[in-house]
Amino acid sequence: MPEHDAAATARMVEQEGCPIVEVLDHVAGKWAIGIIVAAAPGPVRFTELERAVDGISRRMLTLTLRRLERDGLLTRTVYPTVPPKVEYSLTDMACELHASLLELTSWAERHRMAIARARAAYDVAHSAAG
Amino acid sequence: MPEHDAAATARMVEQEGCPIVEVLDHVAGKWAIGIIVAAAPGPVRFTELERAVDGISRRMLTLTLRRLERDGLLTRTVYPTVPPKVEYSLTDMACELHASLLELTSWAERHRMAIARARAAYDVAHSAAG
DNA sequence: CTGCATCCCAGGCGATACTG
DNA sequence: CAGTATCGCCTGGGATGCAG
Repeated sequence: MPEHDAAATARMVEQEGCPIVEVLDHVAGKWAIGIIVAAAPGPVRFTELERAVDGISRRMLTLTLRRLERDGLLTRTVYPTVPPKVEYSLTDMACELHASLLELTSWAERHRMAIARARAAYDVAHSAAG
Repeated sequence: MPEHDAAATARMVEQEGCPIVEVLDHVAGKWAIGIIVAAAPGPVRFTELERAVDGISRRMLTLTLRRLERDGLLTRTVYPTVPPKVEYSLTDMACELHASLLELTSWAERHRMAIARARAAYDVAHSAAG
Protein backbone atom coordinates (compact mmCIF):
# COMPACT_ATOMS: atom_id res chain seq x y z
CA MET A 1 0.00 0.00 0.00
CA PRO A 2 1.19 3.53 -0.80
CA GLU A 3 -0.53 5.21 2.16
CA HIS A 4 0.67 8.76 1.67
CA ASP A 5 1.84 10.55 4.77
CA ALA A 6 -1.24 12.42 5.90
CA ALA A 7 0.72 14.53 8.37
CA ALA A 8 3.08 15.80 5.69
CA THR A 9 0.19 16.51 3.35
CA ALA A 10 -1.62 18.48 6.02
CA ARG A 11 1.50 20.48 6.72
CA MET A 12 1.68 21.48 3.06
CA VAL A 13 -1.88 22.71 2.99
CA GLU A 14 -1.41 24.79 6.12
CA GLN A 15 1.77 26.27 4.85
CA GLU A 16 1.93 27.39 1.26
CA GLY A 17 1.08 24.44 -0.92
CA CYS A 18 3.40 22.10 -2.79
CA PRO A 19 6.93 23.05 -3.73
CA ILE A 20 6.90 24.16 -7.35
CA VAL A 21 9.54 21.69 -8.46
CA GLU A 22 7.35 18.91 -7.24
CA VAL A 23 4.28 20.24 -8.99
CA LEU A 24 6.19 20.64 -12.21
CA ASP A 25 7.68 17.21 -11.85
CA HIS A 26 4.22 15.68 -11.65
CA VAL A 27 2.52 17.84 -14.19
CA ALA A 28 5.28 18.06 -16.76
CA GLY A 29 6.66 14.63 -16.07
CA LYS A 30 7.68 12.23 -18.79
CA TRP A 31 4.24 10.59 -19.10
CA ALA A 32 1.93 13.19 -17.61
CA ILE A 33 2.26 15.56 -20.55
CA GLY A 34 1.16 12.98 -23.07
CA ILE A 35 -1.71 11.86 -20.91
CA ILE A 36 -3.05 15.34 -20.31
CA VAL A 37 -2.80 16.25 -23.96
CA ALA A 38 -4.52 13.02 -24.95
CA ALA A 39 -7.30 13.49 -22.42
CA ALA A 40 -7.97 17.12 -23.30
CA PRO A 41 -10.48 16.63 -26.15
CA GLY A 42 -12.91 14.89 -23.81
CA PRO A 43 -13.46 11.82 -21.66
CA VAL A 44 -10.98 9.12 -22.57
CA ARG A 45 -10.89 5.46 -21.67
CA PHE A 46 -7.93 3.58 -20.26
CA THR A 47 -7.10 1.65 -23.39
CA GLU A 48 -7.41 4.72 -25.58
CA LEU A 49 -4.77 6.39 -23.47
CA GLU A 50 -2.61 3.31 -23.62
CA ARG A 51 -2.60 3.56 -27.40
CA ALA A 52 -2.41 7.35 -27.55
CA VAL A 53 0.56 7.83 -25.28
CA ASP A 54 3.11 5.94 -27.38
CA GLY A 55 5.59 3.85 -25.47
CA ILE A 56 3.92 3.89 -22.08
CA SER A 57 3.53 0.64 -20.16
CA ARG A 58 0.29 -0.40 -18.53
CA ARG A 59 1.93 0.03 -15.15
CA MET A 60 3.15 3.58 -15.70
CA LEU A 61 -0.16 4.56 -17.22
CA THR A 62 -1.95 3.42 -14.08
CA LEU A 63 0.54 5.06 -11.74
CA THR A 64 0.57 8.36 -13.58
CA LEU A 65 -3.20 8.37 -13.84
CA ARG A 66 -3.49 7.85 -10.10
CA ARG A 67 -1.03 10.61 -9.36
CA LEU A 68 -2.81 13.05 -11.63
CA GLU A 69 -6.11 12.13 -10.04
CA ARG A 70 -4.65 12.68 -6.60
CA ASP A 71 -3.30 16.06 -7.63
CA GLY A 72 -6.77 17.07 -8.77
CA LEU A 73 -6.00 17.19 -12.49
CA LEU A 74 -8.07 14.25 -13.60
CA THR A 75 -11.45 12.92 -12.62
CA ARG A 76 -12.02 9.21 -12.84
CA THR A 77 -15.51 7.95 -13.65
CA VAL A 78 -16.31 4.28 -13.33
CA TYR A 79 -19.29 2.81 -15.15
CA PRO A 80 -20.29 -0.39 -13.37
CA THR A 81 -20.98 -2.25 -16.58
CA VAL A 82 -19.55 -5.48 -17.83
CA PRO A 83 -17.01 -5.31 -19.20
CA PRO A 84 -15.98 -2.39 -16.99
CA LYS A 85 -15.63 1.08 -18.45
CA VAL A 86 -13.61 3.90 -16.94
CA GLU A 87 -13.32 7.41 -18.28
CA TYR A 88 -10.79 10.07 -17.44
CA SER A 89 -11.44 13.79 -17.91
CA LEU A 90 -9.42 16.89 -17.23
CA THR A 91 -10.48 19.16 -14.41
CA ASP A 92 -10.72 22.91 -14.99
CA MET A 93 -7.28 23.33 -13.48
CA ALA A 94 -5.87 20.87 -15.97
CA CYS A 95 -7.64 22.44 -18.92
CA GLU A 96 -5.86 25.66 -18.15
CA LEU A 97 -2.62 23.75 -18.06
CA HIS A 98 -3.35 22.06 -21.35
CA ALA A 99 -2.66 25.14 -23.42
CA SER A 100 0.85 25.48 -22.04
CA LEU A 101 1.48 21.80 -22.56
CA LEU A 102 0.40 22.08 -26.17
CA GLU A 103 2.90 24.86 -26.73
CA LEU A 104 5.52 22.65 -25.22
CA THR A 105 4.80 19.65 -27.40
CA SER A 106 4.55 21.90 -30.40
CA TRP A 107 7.99 23.26 -29.60
CA ALA A 108 9.35 19.76 -29.18
CA GLU A 109 7.88 18.74 -32.51
CA ARG A 110 9.39 21.72 -34.30
CA HIS A 111 12.86 21.27 -32.83
CA ARG A 112 13.38 17.53 -32.56
CA MET A 113 15.55 17.54 -35.65
CA ALA A 114 17.66 20.43 -34.46
CA ILE A 115 18.13 18.73 -31.12
CA ALA A 116 19.17 15.47 -32.73
CA ARG A 117 21.69 17.39 -34.79
CA ALA A 118 22.98 19.30 -31.79
CA ARG A 119 23.54 16.04 -29.98
CA ALA A 120 25.40 14.48 -32.85
CA ALA A 121 27.63 17.54 -33.09
CA TYR A 122 28.26 17.55 -29.36
CA ASP A 123 29.10 13.87 -29.36
CA VAL A 124 31.58 14.25 -32.18
CA ALA A 125 33.25 17.21 -30.53
CA HIS A 126 33.53 15.41 -27.22
CA SER A 127 34.77 12.07 -28.45
CA ALA A 128 37.54 13.50 -30.64
CA ALA A 129 38.76 16.12 -28.19
CA GLY A 130 38.12 14.21 -24.99
CA MET B 1 32.52 7.36 -19.17
CA PRO B 2 29.15 8.20 -20.69
CA GLU B 3 30.30 7.93 -24.30
CA HIS B 4 26.95 8.32 -25.97
CA ASP B 5 26.18 5.79 -28.66
CA ALA B 6 27.20 7.59 -31.83
CA ALA B 7 25.47 5.04 -34.06
CA ALA B 8 22.14 5.54 -32.36
CA THR B 9 22.54 9.30 -32.49
CA ALA B 10 23.31 9.19 -36.19
CA ARG B 11 20.27 7.03 -36.80
CA MET B 12 18.10 9.64 -35.12
CA VAL B 13 19.38 12.43 -37.28
CA GLU B 14 18.89 10.47 -40.48
CA GLN B 15 15.41 9.47 -39.52
CA GLU B 16 13.15 11.99 -37.92
CA GLY B 17 14.89 13.40 -34.89
CA CYS B 18 14.40 12.53 -31.24
CA PRO B 19 11.24 10.94 -29.93
CA ILE B 20 9.08 13.68 -28.46
CA VAL B 21 8.76 12.02 -25.08
CA GLU B 22 12.50 12.09 -24.76
CA VAL B 23 12.74 15.73 -25.79
CA LEU B 24 10.06 16.69 -23.31
CA ASP B 25 11.69 14.63 -20.63
CA HIS B 26 14.93 16.55 -21.05
CA VAL B 27 13.47 19.96 -21.60
CA ALA B 28 10.64 19.83 -19.08
CA GLY B 29 12.48 17.63 -16.63
CA LYS B 30 12.48 18.26 -12.91
CA TRP B 31 15.56 20.45 -12.94
CA ALA B 32 15.73 21.66 -16.52
CA ILE B 33 12.75 23.97 -16.20
CA GLY B 34 14.24 25.87 -13.30
CA ILE B 35 17.60 26.14 -14.99
CA ILE B 36 16.21 27.45 -18.26
CA VAL B 37 14.01 29.97 -16.51
CA ALA B 38 16.91 31.11 -14.36
CA ALA B 39 19.24 31.43 -17.33
CA ALA B 40 16.78 33.31 -19.52
CA PRO B 41 17.55 36.90 -18.38
CA GLY B 42 21.12 36.61 -19.58
CA PRO B 43 24.42 34.84 -19.05
CA VAL B 44 24.45 33.13 -15.68
CA ARG B 45 27.28 31.62 -13.71
CA PHE B 46 27.36 28.19 -12.17
CA THR B 47 26.99 29.30 -8.59
CA GLU B 48 24.18 31.69 -9.44
CA LEU B 49 22.26 28.79 -10.86
CA GLU B 50 23.02 26.69 -7.84
CA ARG B 51 21.40 29.33 -5.67
CA ALA B 52 18.57 30.13 -8.08
CA VAL B 53 17.33 26.60 -8.62
CA ASP B 54 16.14 25.84 -5.14
CA GLY B 55 16.98 22.39 -3.85
CA ILE B 56 19.29 21.26 -6.63
CA SER B 57 22.53 19.51 -5.76
CA ARG B 58 25.85 20.36 -7.34
CA ARG B 59 25.83 17.01 -9.05
CA MET B 60 22.41 17.35 -10.66
CA LEU B 61 23.15 20.89 -11.70
CA THR B 62 26.24 19.74 -13.56
CA LEU B 63 24.51 16.79 -15.15
CA THR B 64 21.47 18.77 -16.26
CA LEU B 65 23.65 21.57 -17.56
CA ARG B 66 25.61 19.10 -19.66
CA ARG B 67 22.50 17.51 -21.03
CA LEU B 68 21.01 20.84 -21.97
CA GLU B 69 24.25 21.85 -23.61
CA ARG B 70 24.33 18.61 -25.56
CA ASP B 71 20.76 19.14 -26.71
CA GLY B 72 21.71 22.57 -28.03
CA LEU B 73 19.73 24.59 -25.52
CA LEU B 74 22.60 26.13 -23.62
CA THR B 75 25.93 27.52 -24.63
CA ARG B 76 28.78 27.23 -22.20
CA THR B 77 31.44 29.92 -22.18
CA VAL B 78 34.61 29.43 -20.20
CA TYR B 79 36.75 32.40 -19.20
CA PRO B 80 40.26 31.14 -18.56
CA THR B 81 40.74 33.35 -15.56
CA VAL B 82 41.69 32.43 -12.06
CA PRO B 83 39.50 31.58 -10.35
CA PRO B 84 37.66 30.12 -13.34
CA LYS B 85 34.46 31.66 -14.57
CA VAL B 86 31.85 29.92 -16.64
CA GLU B 87 28.70 31.43 -18.08
CA TYR B 88 25.66 29.71 -19.44
CA SER B 89 23.28 31.32 -21.94
CA LEU B 90 20.18 30.14 -23.70
CA THR B 91 20.32 29.47 -27.39
CA ASP B 92 17.62 30.88 -29.69
CA MET B 93 15.85 27.55 -29.58
CA ALA B 94 15.75 27.70 -25.80
CA CYS B 95 14.57 31.30 -25.73
CA GLU B 96 11.56 30.26 -27.70
CA LEU B 97 10.97 27.52 -25.19
CA HIS B 98 11.33 29.88 -22.30
CA ALA B 99 7.93 31.50 -22.83
CA SER B 100 6.13 28.19 -22.54
CA LEU B 101 8.11 27.28 -19.49
CA LEU B 102 7.17 30.54 -17.86
CA GLU B 103 3.51 29.82 -18.43
CA LEU B 104 4.07 26.46 -16.84
CA THR B 105 5.74 27.76 -13.72
CA SER B 106 3.15 30.49 -13.49
CA TRP B 107 0.44 27.85 -13.58
CA ALA B 108 2.22 25.83 -10.93
CA GLU B 109 2.52 28.89 -8.74
CA ARG B 110 -1.15 29.72 -9.07
CA HIS B 111 -2.36 26.23 -8.34
CA ARG B 112 0.00 24.83 -5.75
CA MET B 113 -2.49 25.41 -2.99
CA ALA B 114 -5.33 23.79 -4.90
CA ILE B 115 -3.12 20.81 -5.64
CA ALA B 116 -2.12 20.44 -2.01
CA ARG B 117 -5.78 20.53 -1.07
CA ALA B 118 -6.74 18.02 -3.73
CA ARG B 119 -4.11 15.67 -2.41
CA ALA B 120 -5.26 15.98 1.15
CA ALA B 121 -8.85 15.27 0.08
CA TYR B 122 -7.78 12.29 -1.99
CA ASP B 123 -5.74 10.87 0.83
CA VAL B 124 -8.60 11.16 3.29
CA ALA B 125 -11.04 9.55 0.89
CA HIS B 126 -8.68 6.69 0.16
CA SER B 127 -7.59 5.90 3.68
CA ALA B 128 -11.12 5.78 5.11
CA ALA B 129 -12.79 3.94 2.25
CA GLY B 130 -9.88 1.83 1.12
C1' DC C 1 35.01 28.86 -8.61
C1' DT C 2 33.66 25.00 -11.31
C1' DG C 3 33.48 21.01 -11.73
C1' DC C 4 34.43 15.41 -12.03
C1' DA C 5 34.81 10.78 -9.42
C1' DT C 6 33.05 7.57 -6.19
C1' DC C 7 29.84 5.32 -3.13
C1' DC C 8 25.36 4.12 -2.27
C1' DC C 9 20.48 3.67 -1.81
C1' DA C 10 15.50 4.58 -2.95
C1' DG C 11 12.55 4.73 -6.41
C1' DG C 12 11.37 4.59 -11.54
C1' DC C 13 10.11 1.65 -14.73
C1' DG C 14 9.52 -2.43 -17.80
C1' DA C 15 8.11 -7.42 -18.09
C1' DT C 16 5.16 -10.66 -16.84
C1' DA C 17 1.38 -12.90 -14.78
C1' DC C 18 -3.02 -12.83 -12.40
C1' DT C 19 -8.12 -10.91 -11.29
C1' DG C 20 -13.07 -8.90 -11.16
C1' DC D 1 -11.74 -3.86 -20.17
C1' DA D 2 -9.16 -2.05 -16.53
C1' DG D 3 -6.57 -2.78 -13.59
C1' DT D 4 -3.32 -5.16 -9.37
C1' DA D 5 0.95 -7.92 -7.86
C1' DT D 6 5.53 -9.18 -8.02
C1' DC D 7 10.17 -9.27 -9.55
C1' DG D 8 14.32 -7.26 -10.92
C1' DC D 9 17.19 -4.04 -13.54
C1' DC D 10 18.71 0.42 -13.98
C1' DT D 11 18.94 5.22 -13.25
C1' DG D 12 18.21 9.38 -10.45
C1' DG D 13 20.10 11.68 -7.21
C1' DG D 14 22.24 12.84 -2.43
C1' DA D 15 26.85 12.88 0.14
C1' DT D 16 31.41 13.35 0.12
C1' DG D 17 35.92 14.18 -1.46
C1' DC D 18 39.43 15.56 -4.89
C1' DA D 19 41.30 18.70 -8.81
C1' DG D 20 42.28 22.45 -12.17
